[in-house]
This record gives sequence, structure tokens and C-alpha cells, in this order.
Amino acid sequence: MAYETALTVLADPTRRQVFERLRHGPCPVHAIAKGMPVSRPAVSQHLKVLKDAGLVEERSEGARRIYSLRREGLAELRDWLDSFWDDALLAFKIEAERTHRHAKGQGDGE
Amino acid sequence: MAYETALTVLADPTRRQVFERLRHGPCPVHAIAKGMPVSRPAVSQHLKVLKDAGLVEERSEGARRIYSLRREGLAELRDWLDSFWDDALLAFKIEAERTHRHAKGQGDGE
DNA sequence: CCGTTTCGTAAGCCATGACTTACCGTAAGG
DNA sequence: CCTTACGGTAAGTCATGGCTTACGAAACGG
Repeated sequence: MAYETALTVLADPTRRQVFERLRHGPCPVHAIAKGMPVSRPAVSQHLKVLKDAGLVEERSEGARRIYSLRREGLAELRDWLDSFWDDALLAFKIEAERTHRHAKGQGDGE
Repeated sequence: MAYETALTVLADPTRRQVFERLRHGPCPVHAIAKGMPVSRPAVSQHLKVLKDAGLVEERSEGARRIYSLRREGLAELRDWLDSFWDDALLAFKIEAERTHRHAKGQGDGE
């Protein structure tokens, strides 16, 4: 799953709350919904989105669906963030070069 | 700035595009807007949001405002992501304990 | 000085998506 | 069986927020 998906999905506060609720460990839907400011169907909808994004996984246990965290779903987002630090040095180098030949006239880029 | 802010702000595709545009280096507004699917005012609005979130910074240079990346703005989000890996071991340990005394009756949590 | 470039802000429109209630299956249990 | 717990899905409402056009203000250039 692309980092864009994780970003979009985790942007919603309620959905993030659902997600964080699963840090403690696997949990059935009704238990997640309890202590949450929204209705149970709303939680179900959030869980579906989280599952489609690969951020949680679901297993059936009789009548209940037990949801649990999928930390690998965060991997791509983490990598994306890391990539910014990677090219920090690169950007610095480029800017240093530019400064050297103090090109002022066409410095706007693009 | 809290990680929630970075998450919310970077969730929008267009705004993310603006943000990524600055990876190459500082850039005035009109240059960012060029080659973007939206109008210049839209870009300005995105830049304001990004600035308020501490993800970019702005410096005046004559009539133009030069925007540049602020990688520190991503730090909290990175830490938040990292924290999930931190408690992965912890959760594993807890679950292991639970399995040991095979507590079945009150396993639902909460 | 007047026109042009650069940019921010205001107002208004409209699509997206989060939430609700209502309903329908399935499993457990008397 | 019939009832109750559990949970997914549908339909409809409504607020959030991203986009546009229009305008105003500051610097630059002839």
C-alpha cells in the first residue's frame, strides 16, 4: 500500500483513535466502539477503510471479528519520511554549488 | 507542532505535491504554481496551511516570497510512527504472557 | 509615475467523506 | 426454535475544506 493511502487514512481523528485503540492488542468491534464518541457502524466503516489500507487485519472468531494492528502498513509511510532526510544532504550540496557561482539572474528554478 | 497536524496537512494530494516540489530547494510561489493542476491562489492557500503546520518556511525577497522545506516539521510524525515499533515488542510480551496462562474467559480486553 | 509582476485574502461554489438510523445476515444459547 | 449478541451494509444528511474568480497591496522597471 502506498504511503499516500496511509497518510489519507490516518488523517481522520476518529479513525486514528480506532487505530491507536489497537495498540494494546487485538480487539472485537463492540469493544472498540465502547468508549468512542461515535456509533458502532461508524467504527465498522473506519475499520473497513483501515483494513483496505493494510493498516489492520481481521480474523473471525465465532460471531465476532477480531481486529489487530498491521504495523507493516506503516512501513511505506516511514520510508517516505526517511527519504526527506536522505536528500537533505543532497539539497545542501546543490545549494552550496549554486552559491559558489552566485548565479543570481536565473535563480528562480523552473 | 503535533504529529496530528502534519498528518492532516499532508493528507491532501495537491498540498503534498506543493510540499514535494520544495524538495529540490527553495522556490517562489509563481514557480511552484507553474506545472501544477490548480490556480496560483490555491497554491498560496496550501502554502499558508503548510507554513502554519511548520512544514515550510517563508522568506521575503523583494516582491517574492521564497518558500523552503522545514524538515523538522516532520520530526514529530516520524517519532509517532517509530513509537509503534517500540511497543511492538511490548505487545508481543503481553500476548505471550496471556497465552501462557491461557486466560480464555475475559480475553476480550476492556 | 504608471504599468507589470508577484502574491495574499475574501467570497462563494461544490464535491468529498464522516456520521446517523435502519436493516439484514450469522452465531450462540436458553 | 426463538431470542439475543455481534457486526457489516445501505441510504440519506450535513459539515468540512479545496477550488475558483475577483480584488487589493507591495516591489520593480521603463
